Amino acid sequence: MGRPPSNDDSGLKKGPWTPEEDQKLVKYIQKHGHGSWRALPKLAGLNRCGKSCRLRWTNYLRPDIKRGKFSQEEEQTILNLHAVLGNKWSAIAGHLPGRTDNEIKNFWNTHLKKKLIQMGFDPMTHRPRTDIFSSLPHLIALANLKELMEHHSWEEQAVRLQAAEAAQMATLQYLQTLLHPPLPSSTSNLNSTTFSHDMSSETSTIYNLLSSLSSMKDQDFGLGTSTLQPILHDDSIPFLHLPDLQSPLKNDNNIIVQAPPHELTGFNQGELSSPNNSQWLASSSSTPSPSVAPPMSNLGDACSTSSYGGVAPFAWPELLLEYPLFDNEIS
DNA sequence: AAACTTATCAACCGCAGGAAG
DNA sequence: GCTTCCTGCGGTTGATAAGTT
Repeated sequence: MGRPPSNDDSGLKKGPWTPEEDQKLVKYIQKHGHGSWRALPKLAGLNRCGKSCRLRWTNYLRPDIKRGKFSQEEEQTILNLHAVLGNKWSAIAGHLPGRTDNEIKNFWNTHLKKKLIQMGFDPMTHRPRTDIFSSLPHLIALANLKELMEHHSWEEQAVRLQAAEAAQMATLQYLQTLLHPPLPSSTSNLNSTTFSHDMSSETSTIYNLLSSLSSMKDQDFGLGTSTLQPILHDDSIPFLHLPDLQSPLKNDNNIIVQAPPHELTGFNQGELSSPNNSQWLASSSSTPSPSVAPPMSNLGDACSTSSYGGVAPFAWPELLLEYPLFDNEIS
C-alpha cells in the first residue's frame, strides 16, 4: 500500500518505507531519541526528510502503538469525542491510548462517518439529517419490495409494510428527540473532564439504538410476521414480535398507527414471543411499566453494550404517529 | 477466471502556530 | 515587531486488498 517510491527534487526518498529504513529509524530513536526531526535523517543515515521520519515513527513504528480492529468501546469513544471536538484527531487520539490520529481519522472516514450517514445523521453536527430521514420509509419499502411481490398480495402487504415503516419511523423519531445535546458554543473551553460529564450516556444509548434500527432494513421487517429481527450479539435475547398492525387508521393524507413503543409496553410477559418460545427476559409486570424492556430488548445492540450492562430501564412515551402518505398511496 | 468496484490505510501535502534569532 | 525555521495537524491521495458481478 501507499505511494510508489519516488525521489523529489531534493533527492530525498518518498513512498513506502523498507524494513531496512524502519530498522535504522527505530535503532536511532531508541538510542538517541528523536531530538530534532529535521536533523534526524542525516544522523540516522536515512535518505528521507524529517517530516517523513516523524510520520513513520508516530504512526507506525512507535512501540506503544495498538494494532488491530477498533473495539466497540473505542468506537463509542471516538463518536462521543467527535461530537464535542469535531475533526480534532490528535485530541481524540489523546483519549485512546495506542491509537494514532491518522488511524482514527481513517477509521472515521471509512466506517463511522458512513454509519452516521446511514442512520440519517449529519456526521459533522451529529444531528439528524431531515432530508435523508424523510425518505427512509421509501428506501426500506424498496428494499423489501422483492419479497413482498413474491409472497403476498400487494394490497395485503402494502398495509403491513406501511405500518411497519411507520413503526420504525416512530421509534427513530422518538430516539432523535432524545438526541439533542446542546452544541458547545466553543470547543476551546472543553477538556476531558468536562467532556466526561457533559456527554451523558444518553447519546451513547441513542447511537446504539439507532445503530440497531439501521440494521433492520436488511432484515425481515414488517412483512408477513411483523417480526423485528435486529442483530443480536447476545443469543439469549429472543426475537421480538411486534403487535400486529393490520388495521391502521387512515385519513386523506396520512396513515395513523400506534407506534411499537406504546404497543409493546402494553404487553405482558408471555405475550411477547420468540421464534423458539424461549422465555421473555423483561419484567414480569402484568401492566405496562416503564421498566418493561421490550424496546431495548428489541434492539440487541443496545442491550449488549457493555456501557449499559444489559437491559436498561427505559420508558417509551405514549406515541401516536401520523405518517404522511405519498401521493400514489392516497386512496 | 476476469473485469470491475469498493474499502482500506500508509504516506504525502500544505497550512497554522509557536519558538528562536 | 518581523522573519525564518520547525513541528504538528488535518485533508487528501493513490496503491493494493477484498469483494462483487
